[in-house]
Amino acid sequence: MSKSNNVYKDAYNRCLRLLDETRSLPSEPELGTLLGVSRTTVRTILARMEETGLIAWNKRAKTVLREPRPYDFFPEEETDTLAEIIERSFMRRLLAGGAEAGMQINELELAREIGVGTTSVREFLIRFSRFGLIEKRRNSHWVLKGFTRAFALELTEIREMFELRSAAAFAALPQDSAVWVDLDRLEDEHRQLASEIASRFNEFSELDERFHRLIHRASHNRFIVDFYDVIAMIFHYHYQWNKAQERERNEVAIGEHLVYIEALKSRDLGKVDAACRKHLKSARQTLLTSIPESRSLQKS
Amino acid sequence: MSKSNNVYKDAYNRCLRLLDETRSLPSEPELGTLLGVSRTTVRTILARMEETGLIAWNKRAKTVLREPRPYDFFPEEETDTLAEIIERSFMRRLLAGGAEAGMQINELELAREIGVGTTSVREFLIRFSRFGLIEKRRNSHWVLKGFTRAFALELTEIREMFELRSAAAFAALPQDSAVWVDLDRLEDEHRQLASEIASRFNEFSELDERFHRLIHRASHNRFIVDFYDVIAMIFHYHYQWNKAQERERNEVAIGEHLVYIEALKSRDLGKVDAACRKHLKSARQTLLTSIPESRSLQKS
DNA sequence: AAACTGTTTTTTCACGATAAAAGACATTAT
DNA sequence: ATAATGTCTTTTATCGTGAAAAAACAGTTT
Repeated sequence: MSKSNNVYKDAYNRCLRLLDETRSLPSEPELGTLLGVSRTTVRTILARMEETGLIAWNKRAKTVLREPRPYDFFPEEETDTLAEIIERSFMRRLLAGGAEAGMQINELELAREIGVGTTSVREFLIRFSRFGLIEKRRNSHWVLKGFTRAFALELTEIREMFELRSAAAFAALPQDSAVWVDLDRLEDEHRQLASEIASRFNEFSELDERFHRLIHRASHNRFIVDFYDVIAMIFHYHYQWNKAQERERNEVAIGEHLVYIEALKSRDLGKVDAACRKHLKSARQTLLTSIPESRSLQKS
Repeated sequence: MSKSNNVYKDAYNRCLRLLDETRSLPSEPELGTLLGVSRTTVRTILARMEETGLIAWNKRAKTVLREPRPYDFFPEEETDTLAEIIERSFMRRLLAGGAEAGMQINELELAREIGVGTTSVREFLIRFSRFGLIEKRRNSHWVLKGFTRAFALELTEIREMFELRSAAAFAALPQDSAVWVDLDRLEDEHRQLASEIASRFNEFSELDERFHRLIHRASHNRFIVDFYDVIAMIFHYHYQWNKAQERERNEVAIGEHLVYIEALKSRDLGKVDAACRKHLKSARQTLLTSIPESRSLQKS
């Protein structure tokens, strides 16, 4: 089967949304940068749009003929990358029943179960290993280390170390730095979300990530910035499996973020340190309470 | 060609060294754990040893018939894993001429040049990416970020953060912890090496790694422990390309280590902090001076 | 019965092959 | 002359395949 054309399908869907807004499409290279794909893919998209009567395409002229209908779109699930598919399957197994610490991970079995080649699974596991949840035995299987309390504590220890340092660096940034504008915008978004918390509380997770990444970037240290990938990944799945008091938790977190933002804007290192510590402490608490003392799940 | 039998060859060579010491070999499972390979490999080894007249093998009886000669050994280069081969080639290119920051890395070209399959190169690059020296463009090539001053500074910043914390944790360990014995042994090795520094200065690098890893382990944090892989890797190659004043540098470092060890044994946190800071500062200095202001090397 | 040896099955590792996607080059239009 | 389109080449992503190595199972020996 070799390679799926999800890049094309995903770009096609995004391109359909563009059709709503204009009478005619821009040049091929421009479309390419807009969609983040190569011209080759752009031309494949245009070819199909012409075929399905969405546009008339003649050299530079790409006039929109009709509005895209729901059935024009490729199904969502066909736009995922293999890596995403594997990650989801793997995390589902991990969280939804099959994750005794010390358990062996079998590449072949995983590959068969997900319906992909072993190479992709291997590559996924190698990439995934930096999250500290699995470990390779040379010439042999992977071992699951488990989503344990110890893991959460080790993770948050580093997080706190890194974020305190980043926050201090952030507060020390010159007034004309672009980050202050970004921070103001984020503050607005926080207030907006706070005011509509009842209906939009599930949007917090994404805002949370943007906020913390902005702060970490101030460290100007690739290892700190990259480490946020680990945190983001854990919290992403954490949010998915632990919906208890989601609204309340997020409401509290928004409040903490706003205090944190005020502290940063004040550029008072003492205040920054206190606000950061307070927020991270409650974030850690949330994570910890969601991990049962002995998270033992039967093998699937 | 599929898979090379380097595991077998390497284990065979190590097994040959065992032959010198005994009249007869232990059981197959025992040999397996001793050599760190499966029984399947052990039996392949034994079969060949019987064939070449090194041993007589009948069920449990494995009597040594003669001493191994140099020609009995497999050539060193045949015992390396593919990953090691790729890493060496890659690092050689990086350090010995071909590492402009921003340069593209071509999987296919690398694979052809090294004479291996693309899969192995891909997997290597994925593993290598956590060192922060390369970065992947989605659906496209890797980009070299370069062995720059900025890299060294970011690396040492984290190192210092982590090691100060680990050292403090180390000093706080109970007196009956096994680490104190390990530390005493390392101290002896340091004194030994110091006294024979003129002839053995090049053995320091390995001792250095063992010492720092022992300290980092006291953190009981997998992210800290794992991060030492990045440091070890960088310093490993750093030692290879920068031989200037190697002896002097190592002599100084040994002295600093001994002070550091004394501080740890005193369990005086202030002393530990000072000794650790001092040593890390000079380590950073050494690394920095070895990186030219603009390390630009022509493509090979 | 515990530990070993002999045999068979399964898994990992690495390759070449192929379609998707990117990129390079040549040509044409503004 | 610049920037587009049309065409061709190269590279990446993924699979199936087969040998090396591990692991499981069965039969022996002490």
